[in-house]
Amino acid sequence: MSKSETESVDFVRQIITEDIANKKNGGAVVTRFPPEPNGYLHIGHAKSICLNFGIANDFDGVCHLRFDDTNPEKEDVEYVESIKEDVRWLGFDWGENQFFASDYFEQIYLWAIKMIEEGKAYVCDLTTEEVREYRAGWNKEGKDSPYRDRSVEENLDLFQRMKDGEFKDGEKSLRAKIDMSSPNMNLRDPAMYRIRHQHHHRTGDKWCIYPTYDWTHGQSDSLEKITHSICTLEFENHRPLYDWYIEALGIHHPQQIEFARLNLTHTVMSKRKLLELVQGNYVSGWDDPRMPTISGMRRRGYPAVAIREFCAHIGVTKFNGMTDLALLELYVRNNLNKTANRAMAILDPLKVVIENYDEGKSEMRKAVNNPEDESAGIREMPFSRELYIEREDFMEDPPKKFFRMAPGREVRLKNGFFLKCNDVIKDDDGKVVELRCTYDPETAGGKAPDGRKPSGTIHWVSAAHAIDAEVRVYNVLFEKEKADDVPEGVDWKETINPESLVVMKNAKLEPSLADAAPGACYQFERLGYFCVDNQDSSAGSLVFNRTASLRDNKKKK
RNA sequence: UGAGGAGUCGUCUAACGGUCAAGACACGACACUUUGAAUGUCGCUAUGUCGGUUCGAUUCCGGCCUCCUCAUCCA
Repeated sequence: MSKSETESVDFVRQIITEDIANKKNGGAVVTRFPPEPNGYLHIGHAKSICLNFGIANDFDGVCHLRFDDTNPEKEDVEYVESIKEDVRWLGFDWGENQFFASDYFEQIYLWAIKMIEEGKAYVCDLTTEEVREYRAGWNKEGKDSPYRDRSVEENLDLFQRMKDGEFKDGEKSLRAKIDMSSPNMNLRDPAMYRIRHQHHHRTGDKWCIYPTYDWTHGQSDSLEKITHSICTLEFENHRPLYDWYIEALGIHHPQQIEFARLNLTHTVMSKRKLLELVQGNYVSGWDDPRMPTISGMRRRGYPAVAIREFCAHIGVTKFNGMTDLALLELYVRNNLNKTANRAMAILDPLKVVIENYDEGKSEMRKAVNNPEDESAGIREMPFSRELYIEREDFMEDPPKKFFRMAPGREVRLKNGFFLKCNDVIKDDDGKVVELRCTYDPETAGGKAPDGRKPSGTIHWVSAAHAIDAEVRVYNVLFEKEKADDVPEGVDWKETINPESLVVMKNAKLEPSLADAAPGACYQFERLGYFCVDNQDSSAGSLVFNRTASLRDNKKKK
């Protein structure tokens, strides 16, 4: 990957540039992407991944992948595997630098003992509720725990017994002795260890005490010789604690830098909410193409490079904003426009019979695979007496700016001939079921010898040669830009767009699509970009997902 | 009510004391077009607010306003 091509650089890179100039850390740059394996990665993580790995790349440093697995309750290997797959798919390589916070449990435990010995930590018997009370409110000073002044010997003994499993969950905790009257709540004797008789996905049953995030993260950074520990804004208030632990231990001191997390319109981004969508079956899973997850976007057909470009262009600041989904779609379309081969597909078929075309006859028409890429070559597609066109492309009583088919009108069949509609056949309910048309064999090149212009150009598929497919048309998950901005008492999930998924079961595709491979992307002409679903599609029964619609400049009537 | 952050076009960013505050997206208009796509041209109401420092402030300082985060033995 090349260096950043924009002239202006974000504030994080500015800080790092200065640090290098000042020979801080000997000029080295080591970053890390530290997900907790308790869910699937989403586009917000992609921003962090691109930032951390991107910085390592820009400054000839390295970026570690570290699993922040300090809370066995919610964590699982399933998530570890999905995270690795997603980071790799996004195009980043951590090489040998894969770590787990749980790799450091022993060292962190030893450091805890050191803290006790130096009188900087104590075992506390207060319950969660009591701790909350002792901490008091924002404008009040907290009260010292009655256990705060236990002797080093007693603390050492108690901590050992905590580790040995003598106590029940929540019965005791190890706390840092800092300042119960600090205006920063994080400094009011924060917990370092809690008792959890829980099986850990990596350390098994070795431990029944687990270090907290605050007591683990900075130390892990330090052990890995991280130079810049980049995290999101909500950890700003934790930085004093991060620094306090590192200073208390007297170890390598990485610099924590906070940036604003990504918010996208028309979707939700919190792990809790995404989990709710999955568990409540509002979506088919973490990789549902409507999900803002990396796996969902991959399944939807978003190219990894488009996501990277998006992340590179949204910038990195401390301003908490809301980025328009349209910007992500822009990069998706731009990439696909250049790379996706064109194909003809009819989502909602309407039969057309060409009365002056011989029954049983057929011919092959040439079609350009990608007008943006000559090397993509051309293909042939069959043309015959009976075709399917898009039901939307016909109107019995069209408004002025309708550039498509209507009674008495002539349109151009893309890569085919001019076609004129003479008759409309309806069923008993008055629904149009068939169009009787004639074609002009003189217009084979798409142009009429007499120079007349058709009212528009539409796509089509030969009925006899078409292959069937299911096409899943995806729309925004939430119609509102601020997805979870719901009125009092309304469940945010109630505002899910009922048309976020529209399944077209009778789609008709041109025959060349028969052997489309899972994941392959096409532009269905005039409709949008579609990819073969990577889960439910098979050779016999194809399933396509709509990745994105084409930009639509149709006048809103 | 405490602490820590943040406020620039509709949106996301740029300008780091010095020309008309720039770009992208979105939106709109026109041109072109065998995709109402793509492409091209044009347009598009912004520095939260009040003071101060300065020859000069988006930029530095102070007050105010608004928004975000924090009182988990979550991360």
